[in-house]
Amino acid sequence: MTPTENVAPRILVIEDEPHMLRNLTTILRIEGFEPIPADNGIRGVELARSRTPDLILCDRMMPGMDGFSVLAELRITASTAAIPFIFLTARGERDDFRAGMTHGADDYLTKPVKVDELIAAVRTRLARKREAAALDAGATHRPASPSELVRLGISEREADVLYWLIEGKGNADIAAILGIAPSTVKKHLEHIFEKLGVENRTAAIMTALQAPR
Amino acid sequence: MTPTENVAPRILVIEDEPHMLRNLTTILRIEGFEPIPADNGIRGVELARSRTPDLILCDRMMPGMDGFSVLAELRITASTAAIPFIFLTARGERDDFRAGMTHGADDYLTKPVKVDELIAAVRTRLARKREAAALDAGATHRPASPSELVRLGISEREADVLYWLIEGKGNADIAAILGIAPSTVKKHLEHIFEKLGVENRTAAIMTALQAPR
DNA sequence: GCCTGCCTACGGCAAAGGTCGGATCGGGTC
DNA sequence: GACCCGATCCGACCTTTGCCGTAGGCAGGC
Repeated sequence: MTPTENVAPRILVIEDEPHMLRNLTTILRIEGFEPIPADNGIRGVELARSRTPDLILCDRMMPGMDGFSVLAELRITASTAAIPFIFLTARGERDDFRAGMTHGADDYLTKPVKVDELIAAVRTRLARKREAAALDAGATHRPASPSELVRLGISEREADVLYWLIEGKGNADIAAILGIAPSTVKKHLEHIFEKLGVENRTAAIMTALQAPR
Repeated sequence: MTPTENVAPRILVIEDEPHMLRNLTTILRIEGFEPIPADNGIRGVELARSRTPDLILCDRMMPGMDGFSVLAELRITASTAAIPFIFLTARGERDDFRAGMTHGADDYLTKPVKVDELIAAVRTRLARKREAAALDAGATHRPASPSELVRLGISEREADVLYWLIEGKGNADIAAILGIAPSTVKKHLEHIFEKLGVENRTAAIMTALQAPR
């Protein structure tokens, strides 16, 4: 239904050992995923923020920034906090495993990892995430700022108006807030309605809330 | 902020061995959780549906319905699909662990389980879940049917009106859809506004969408 | 029985919403 | 420069909404 259903899930792979990193990316690509390689923790965090992958595979022991730090770092940023995170490590002791899970990882794979184990783990976590998203079939999102609304194909000023409209303000209130005449607000709304293809303010609100983020 | 923040998280414990079940519930209660005991899989699924716990601890090997079946059963129902699910089992082999995780469990504890391990695992999964919910600070929900809106404290007919209001209809449209006079629609809206404590239709929409489900 | 809450309906009026015409400004193109 | 186009702004006008009062029918609780 959505245009995104056929795109390959993007998997960020954070692994300092070059050979291992190549292997992982190759396997993932063959299995139909789009791997994003990162050869250290810092780079991994950067890529997680800039590319917002669908899942993260991360080595636990790395020079510089280790796996725990990467995980902790990603959890504090809203945009990356919900991404499934799988540890990949040579340490297979029970205590290591528990430490990984307790830090908030979603799975813990021990090297040497079998290909089908890896793929199954990735598929399961992706499915679990999608499942949670699918539960929100009627999910909508209240924008945190006007700029978030520009993606609807409206100008910045129009986004300002739409933002306050969603906050439940009347035209007079919006005019006062933005420091313009009420008639101007109406004109902006006129354009907004046209661009969104709706007839009135209530319909405009719903299309704005339901638009893909 | 919410009134629910101080209530003890409800933990459903599914375990066939009576001694073990008592131990677990005792530990959980001491740690400030509200345990819900179930001594077999079938009963566990029932309780999961009727009590909607915040987390589920489930033994893997049980007579009758085993842990995998319980998990699979819970995943198909929308209301229980997102509940964190932790396996608790005597089988600590690597393959068993992987099987559990691949089936979609969120963690896998092996007996004998240390108390602090158990508590840490439970706390982590609860935190992870809450985190995901908190991310949706701006999350709203578009109702699938008018009856979904009755929880706002409005009558059924008022819910009908509010439903179509959210669909972006004008008063005249709503009157036509419901087969009543436009003036009646206005009267219903009047009551709705009062009950929701809002001033206009746009604000009514937002409070309806943002109300806790 | 009586009272209360809900659903229905009408008319009127002020306020807000929505549509139109018209205007300026800046950036880009020919 | 002349031109077009989009964004922004404003005022005038008609339509819709919101808010009052009023009121009959109907179900359920005291």
